Amino acid sequence: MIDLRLLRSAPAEVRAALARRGDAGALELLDALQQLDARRRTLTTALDALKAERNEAARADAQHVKQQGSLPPETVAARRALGERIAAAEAEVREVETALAAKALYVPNLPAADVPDGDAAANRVVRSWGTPRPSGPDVRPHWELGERLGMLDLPRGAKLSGSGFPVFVGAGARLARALIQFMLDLHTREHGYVEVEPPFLVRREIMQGTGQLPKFEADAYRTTEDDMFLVPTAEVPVTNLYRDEILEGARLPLGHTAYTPCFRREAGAAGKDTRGLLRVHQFDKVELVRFVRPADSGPEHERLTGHAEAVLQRLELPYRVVLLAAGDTGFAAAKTYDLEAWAPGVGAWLEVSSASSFTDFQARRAGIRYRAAKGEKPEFVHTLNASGVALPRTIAALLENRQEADGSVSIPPALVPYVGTDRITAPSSGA
RNA sequence: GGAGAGGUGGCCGAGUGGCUGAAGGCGGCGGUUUGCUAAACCGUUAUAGGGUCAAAAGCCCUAUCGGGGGUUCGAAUCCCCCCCUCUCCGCCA
Repeated sequence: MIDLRLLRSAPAEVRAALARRGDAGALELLDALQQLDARRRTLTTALDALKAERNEAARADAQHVKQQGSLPPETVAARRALGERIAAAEAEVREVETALAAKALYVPNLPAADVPDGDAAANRVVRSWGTPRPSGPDVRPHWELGERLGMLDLPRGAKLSGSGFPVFVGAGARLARALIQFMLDLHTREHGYVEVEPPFLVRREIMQGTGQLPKFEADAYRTTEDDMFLVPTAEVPVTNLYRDEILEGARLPLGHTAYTPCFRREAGAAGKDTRGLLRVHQFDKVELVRFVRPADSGPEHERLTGHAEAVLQRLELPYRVVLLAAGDTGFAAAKTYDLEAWAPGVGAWLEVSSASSFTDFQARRAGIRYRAAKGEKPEFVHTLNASGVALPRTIAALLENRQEADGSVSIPPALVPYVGTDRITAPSSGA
């Protein structure tokens, strides 16, 4: 959520930063916000003066009642008139505040200074790891490999729930479970994260806290009876864990990792890059979330990105790190690195992780603060998160990178203890 | 799902509709005393919005007793709706 005080004190800077997103609507919102904010302050000052008058009168009246037993009718009439003025002023203030709050929720975060200008074409590869395996006619896409090895059953998933709901079978299900376990172990044992298993359905205000709502409601699955949302990512429940709390400074930086299934309607994305496991409505993901002091969020973002990269390195998957341009950075983020694993079967870099710094944007919406030391004023924390990492595309990349001429797929050494085998071969008889 | 009880500051806990941001205690912080510790005593102890100010500090106003609405000259206290916790019943992995 935008800091209205910042908008008040440095409107030109805010405007310039938002302009870098190339979102004309956001700039119009700022105009409206500035007007509403000014109006709110004028009205509030007047209302507070009326209330002060009422409080003072109430004190005097109480004395009078104590001594005389009752108030003269003309005093009651005067007080009632004052009450009516207050009620009218309150209604006006409420109206302005409601409008202000509603609009403020639609203003995206300001891009960080070191984020490149432009749209997705201006995204910048900042580093690469590993040697990408060349594509070729013999290098098959993962949906073919998965089906042949009896790991993946897309038609039956479609039968159950529609396209985009894959069914993992046999070694496929085993591989998914192994990856989850492997990632959680890596992050808890080596990167210092505390594991969390959060609810998979959350309230509306929780989705608002991290920025999915109100703007992107169409992307979420919602239960009508209870107005709950299926989490699109563990970021949502985990970031909101400390909603409306004041954390002790000594606890920062604080890191949580969580496995959850993720549910995304992917409205409007039909038909594009959706084959196999490339874009699905339900998928597994291990997420990393960090709560840090504002001054540390730059280096913490680099660290966090490194934690996600470690997963790909252990899995021996060639990848590259892409710094997103301002126009391609998500609504709530100030700066984002995408981690893209190479998938030679489809001949593309697949986004398997997105590591973002949200500055105080989410903390402001969700009311997550910290106190640097006793007696200090509470301040908003900075929140960060990264996928660590998302499963389906990682599985796709693993299958495509590690396929061999005989049709089998080898398991990277780090994963062997979890999968229980170093090689997946076609089952002798199909289902 | 049904019936009942309850939600007050960091914690415990009081609060006949009026001068209650809120008694008292605990904890925390500062101080006096003390060789050190303990004890005792004194003081202090929230968050947010707004105003004043170049700014900060300070000062002033307003709001906050789970959340929202209402009644009233005046609400922590009365009424309505919602949320949460606990107990019993029902159902259930």
